[in-house]
Amino acid sequence: MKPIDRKTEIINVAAQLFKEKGYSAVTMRDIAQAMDIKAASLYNHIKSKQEILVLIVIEIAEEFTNVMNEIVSSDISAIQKIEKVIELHINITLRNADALACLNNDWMHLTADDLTYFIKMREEYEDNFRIIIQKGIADNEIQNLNIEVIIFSTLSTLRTLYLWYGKKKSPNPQVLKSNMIEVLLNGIV
Amino acid sequence: MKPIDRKTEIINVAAQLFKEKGYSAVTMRDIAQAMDIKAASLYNHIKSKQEILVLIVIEIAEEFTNVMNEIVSSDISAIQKIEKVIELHINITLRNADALACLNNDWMHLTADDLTYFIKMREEYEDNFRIIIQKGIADNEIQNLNIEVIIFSTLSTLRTLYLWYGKKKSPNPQVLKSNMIEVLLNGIV
DNA sequence: ATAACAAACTAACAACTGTTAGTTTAAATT
DNA sequence: AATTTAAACTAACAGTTGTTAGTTTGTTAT
Repeated sequence: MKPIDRKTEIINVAAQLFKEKGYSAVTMRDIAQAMDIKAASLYNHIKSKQEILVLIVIEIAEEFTNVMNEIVSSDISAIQKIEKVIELHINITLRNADALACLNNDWMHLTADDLTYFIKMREEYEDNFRIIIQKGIADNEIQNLNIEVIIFSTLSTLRTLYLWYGKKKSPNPQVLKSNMIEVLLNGIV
Repeated sequence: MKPIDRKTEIINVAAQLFKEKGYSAVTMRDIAQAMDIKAASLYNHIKSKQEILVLIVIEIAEEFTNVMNEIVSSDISAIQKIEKVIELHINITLRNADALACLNNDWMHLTADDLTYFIKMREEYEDNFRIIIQKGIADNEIQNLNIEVIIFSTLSTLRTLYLWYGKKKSPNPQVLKSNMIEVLLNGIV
């Protein structure tokens, strides 16, 4: 028995709606209706619509940042680091696809400090990934191709996993991980 | 000298704004302001906000559908077909990144028939891609991995190219094409 | 010169938006 | 039994939304 408190419930419901229609298209009345209460009642638990978005996006972003920092500074090969990154994305996708969709599609609706903070984290994340790839190329573990193409093609796949996982044809987590590592590292040929 | 008519101008401006903030967050007044006119004046050229979205999304979707149909029924190897698909995505991205962003993020705001039509085209597109991969696997051109993982990882990269192209570090089109083909087909290792 | 047209304008609308204030209800704590 | 608290409610607000109606302006075709 875990009595998730009301605030968490709101965040989960909101994340699901944001995933379907996007932050701007979802009204406080939509969120309330999905919980069978009135819009005004939401304000007993949260400060504003903005706050909901912040709570959804920033938490996930920080988790990515933290785990990536651990990976990049760990004492393993570049390939192994990339495998860890792939697993990181898959794990978060499996646990919280809605929030991930929100992070990907609605981050631009953050305001002021939150937006700045988010962008900083995202750049840091990409820089860390770049460092991993560069080291991998230097050590002859990774092909010497345009580094931005490598970063982009890998991250774009990992970042949009949420769009796709949960559909009927998607494989179980273990198959997903192993196949994804194989495809991203060794290609499809 | 090409005198693009006013309607086309509206569509282009709208697509750019939709890319930045999403369909729902962009108001008719935003679009008008970006053109230095009043919102009501837009209605001399377009029927509704919805129509703008439809014109942006459906045209691009039809182009993808048509070229994909040509590719899938052409008499070349699976690998060559995939290369053609990669080129298709890169070409459209280079020509009209804004509309592509709109197609990716705002298709769910299409209504009724347009939505149905769009979803049908998208499914058809993925089915065609699946056919190419399956034939490739049968002919031993492509690794026998989970087919959905292959489709997803390839398409997700191609579909989100618009997010990334145009940034400072991105390579020129020719390098992009060759490197993208290399990464998607043979991986990064 | 006159008529026709394209494309802008002002003014207004009804519906919807996020949010606030004040109130009620029922459960938990004293 | 009395009090506090959590969480819902009703009613309303000021601002924003897409859109319409009717009008004005400048250019093009007759």
